[in-house]
Amino acid sequence: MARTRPPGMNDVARLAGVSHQTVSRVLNDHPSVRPQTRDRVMEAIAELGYRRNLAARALVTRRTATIGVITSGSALFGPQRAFVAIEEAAREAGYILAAATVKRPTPLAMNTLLDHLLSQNVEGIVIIAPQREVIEALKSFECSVPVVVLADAQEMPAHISTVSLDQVETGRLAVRHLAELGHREIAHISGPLDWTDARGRLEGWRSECEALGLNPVPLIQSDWSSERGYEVGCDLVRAGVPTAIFAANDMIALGVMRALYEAGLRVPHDVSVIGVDDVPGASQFIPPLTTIHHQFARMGRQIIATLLAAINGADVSNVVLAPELVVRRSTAEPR
Amino acid sequence: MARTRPPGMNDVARLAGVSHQTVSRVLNDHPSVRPQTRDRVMEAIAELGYRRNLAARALVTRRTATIGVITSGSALFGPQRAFVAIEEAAREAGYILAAATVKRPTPLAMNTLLDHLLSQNVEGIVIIAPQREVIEALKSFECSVPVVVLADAQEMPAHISTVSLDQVETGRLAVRHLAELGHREIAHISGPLDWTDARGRLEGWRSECEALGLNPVPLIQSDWSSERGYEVGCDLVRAGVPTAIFAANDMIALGVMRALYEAGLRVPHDVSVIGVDDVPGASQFIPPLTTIHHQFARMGRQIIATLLAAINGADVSNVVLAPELVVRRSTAEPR
DNA sequence: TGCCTAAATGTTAACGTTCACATATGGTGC
DNA sequence: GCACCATATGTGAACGTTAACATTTAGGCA
Repeated sequence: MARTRPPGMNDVARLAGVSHQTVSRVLNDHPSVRPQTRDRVMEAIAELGYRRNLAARALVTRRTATIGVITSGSALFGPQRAFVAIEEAAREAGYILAAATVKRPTPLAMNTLLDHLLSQNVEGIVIIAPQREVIEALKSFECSVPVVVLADAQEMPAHISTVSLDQVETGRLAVRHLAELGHREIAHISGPLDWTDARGRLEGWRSECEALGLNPVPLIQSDWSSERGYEVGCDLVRAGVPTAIFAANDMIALGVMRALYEAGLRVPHDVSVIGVDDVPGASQFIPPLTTIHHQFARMGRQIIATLLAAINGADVSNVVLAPELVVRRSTAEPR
Repeated sequence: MARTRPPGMNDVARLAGVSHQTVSRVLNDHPSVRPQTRDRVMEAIAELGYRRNLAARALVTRRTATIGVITSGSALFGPQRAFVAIEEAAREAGYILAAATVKRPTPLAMNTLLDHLLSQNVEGIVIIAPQREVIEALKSFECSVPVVVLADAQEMPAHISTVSLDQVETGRLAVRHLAELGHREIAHISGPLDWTDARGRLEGWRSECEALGLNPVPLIQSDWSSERGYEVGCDLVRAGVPTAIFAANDMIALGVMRALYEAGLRVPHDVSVIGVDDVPGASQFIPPLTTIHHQFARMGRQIIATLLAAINGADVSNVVLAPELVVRRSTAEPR
């Protein structure tokens, strides 16, 4: 299987009867090429099935039009949605993505990955860093290209740009919505607290409850899964349910609602439930779930915009996107 | 901001007092380098913060350790899960992914994208092609590197390798499960029929119903969304519900179940419902959804394995992965 | 005509690796 | 001491592109 060498500019040039540089000019839309010459070159390109070698190009231009993305590779809704949004935005800006996932985000693994991306001459790096561990790993890393991290600015060293969804405000929004309906006891089922998102939502819940003078309710910890949500819900049923529950994401809310349903409690008649994420299907839960929607598409565009700005020499920036309340039928006035 | 040239092998070599080739040998773990020399080189590398330039390396070796992936970029569960699985498998095999999404998979867009990936010297290409249109576009494309398509082998030209989840068997499995419970009238709510997955499931439903001699039931078409599932469910309630419903995915099933619930019909007491995908949360639907699980992780590994084999000269192959029934509580014997 | 300018094209040298080959270096056996 | 070999290192030429500069060509105007 002797793989034959693919045609290069020189082959095209020879066939078209011009110099390789003229071919280069045609490819780069240089103005001063005679239409007739251009046609001849294009013809030769088509005939040979020529394709520009981007490695060679990158070597001399130092531009790759590639952005590296590191995610923690979880199949969870948030990180995944973020990735899709970033991909889309990058493509629109003419960039290709080099994707890399890290299972366990140890500092060593992160460094290896960053190293690999840098070797690829990526022009910038996006890091989706929902866990504390990732952030820790980043602190020690010195990087020659701009980095934008999807994480709370407060968690990151000052010299790194961030774009974040306002998790604290998310918590506040949930509490405010429930409080406005008249609830005075709002329980919170948090996500795993090594996730900054979970901490932010928790923080928002706590501070807004305090600000509104609501009755304090002990925190309940969970992971992000609907299964665990169900277990927590069952515990809650046994221990006595508050009038309102703020679940850290829609999956937890889903599990909790099933636990309530099985216990004969009706949502929102007996208990109000609010989630976060607005996952596909949330509108068809029983009952349709009131939740807090995050603007992932806008976030993706913002991340890429920030990164491109940084590539062009802009300063560090920290952008925070506001969450949006989506009222459906799982929240109502307390009985 | 005069971006200074990053250090190259020559810089390292000079600092370590050796030739650039020795540096290369150290980097490539060549056996015949004196430990002492190696140390000196490593030291110089660390001091300069040197990183190998993969573009230059790719230029001469013609190897990039990169695999191109094209997805239709939908945020739907299947394609997305497939991507994550592929990424993971590729990483394990030491490959990086170059990701590209296509919104509207026209032949032109597909060709542009493939072109771009080939220019990047990817060593192979994976295409997640759930829609017919994508497949059409592929038929006309001549490609210099191996391609593996995630699609039914029957839909693809014979010279292209495929890995697929057995959608027909998925439909059969659903029908068989319901028939074994005693159902004689099994309705199917299909996905959009320009998706091959939807057609496969439909085909499995139809053929198995026929094989088992069940009463024919008219097909109901839907898209993949839970919202549309709900609408279809409402229609069904109005027109009269069968004893069992096979929804083409879990989202449709979710919407249908809500429609049934609101109409006072109980699942599975009055109607059995089965879905496909086993999405996160399906175990906590009301009631927990019986569904058909697809082995995405295994599929990802299989795709990469097939691709690597093809890169090493293996023949075209078509692998089909079997679906698995997950029985929960939304299916039962008919009343 | 002859000169000047702009447009069109060509020539040469990078870019940072690896490959193929050439050259030291040090030890072994006679 | 010398030929011989393996091990260790160095040299020069690719790879396919773009950048910088050089050259040719054509057209306008005095």
